[in-house]
Amino acid sequence: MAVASTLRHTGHNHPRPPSAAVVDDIVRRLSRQGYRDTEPRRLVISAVAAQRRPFTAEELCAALPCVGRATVYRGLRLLVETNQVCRVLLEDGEMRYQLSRGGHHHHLLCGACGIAADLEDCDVEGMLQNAARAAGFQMNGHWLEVYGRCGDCVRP
Amino acid sequence: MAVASTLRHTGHNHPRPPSAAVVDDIVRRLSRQGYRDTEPRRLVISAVAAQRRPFTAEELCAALPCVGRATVYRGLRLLVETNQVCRVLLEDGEMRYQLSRGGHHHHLLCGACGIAADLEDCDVEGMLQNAARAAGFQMNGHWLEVYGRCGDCVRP
DNA sequence: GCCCTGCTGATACCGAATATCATCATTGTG
DNA sequence: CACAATGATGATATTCGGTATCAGCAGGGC
Repeated sequence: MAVASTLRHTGHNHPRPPSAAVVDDIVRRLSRQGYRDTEPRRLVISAVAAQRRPFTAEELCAALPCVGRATVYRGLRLLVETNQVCRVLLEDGEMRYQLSRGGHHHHLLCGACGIAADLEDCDVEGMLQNAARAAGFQMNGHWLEVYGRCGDCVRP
Repeated sequence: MAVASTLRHTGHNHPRPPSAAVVDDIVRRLSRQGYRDTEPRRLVISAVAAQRRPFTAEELCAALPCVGRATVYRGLRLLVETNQVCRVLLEDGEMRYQLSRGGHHHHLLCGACGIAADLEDCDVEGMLQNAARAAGFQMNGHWLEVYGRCGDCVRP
């Protein structure tokens, strides 16, 4: 009945790997796919990695005044397409982005502080497969966001 | 193992109540909340009710050339706010709308024909509650869309 | 070091959506 | 039923997020 006081078990928020390593990692993965390692692109990735909660493309632009708008948008799009950044849908329909740690997962979105924690070990997949099949529907994927309050905001 | 050939059991798509009755119903509900019964608004509602799959605001405008753009947008927004139209999130992030039949439900979205069937009897709720609680998160709501192929498109 | 080609970024452009505001229509009231 | 208050309308202007263009630049394979 007791509720854990932090979201640590999601392994996403509080302790985070050094940003430089994350950037190198992403750049390496992009290189492997034929994308060049450029200064502005590294800046975009670095800014993405520095965000502590889901962000918009505009916020990225604001954080990168010395990188062209188009480049920021292109960089972000590339990261989404290569699954290194995931889209986060807010309750009001706004679309935001967040560095992905890979693998299929969902988000626990706190409406108070705006943080997004990963929900990794949740098997909605099977349940949905069954429900869809019962409706004569062949399921290929799903989109799920969970809204509420994180532990820190529920008990301040 | 056999798959039902239609989505009839969702009770949403093929047989639909007479549009006029639906419009009256919605207008009545709006009146109860203090919103006026006007000609353009009825036209918007009627056009919404006539759509056979999730639509965009622009599509509504196109279907209503004799109603001002602003009025169409305002009307649609009002319907969303009063929960008479629900938002439908496509896999690519595009937002569409669809007449809601009330009550909490999710959508089975066919990527081939674009139709959205309602998935009503699916208890992800409880599962998510538990998963969220385990992460120290107080869940207040969720957003779920299921993507795939409807029966008609799987077996043409 | 050279050259091919992908990348950049200033700018123009586009489309979706909202703000404005004078005018109109609905509805409650007398 | 007429009136007045006020919510609704719609043409227009405007904002805003995002993309297309394209000449010049730079990464990296050779």
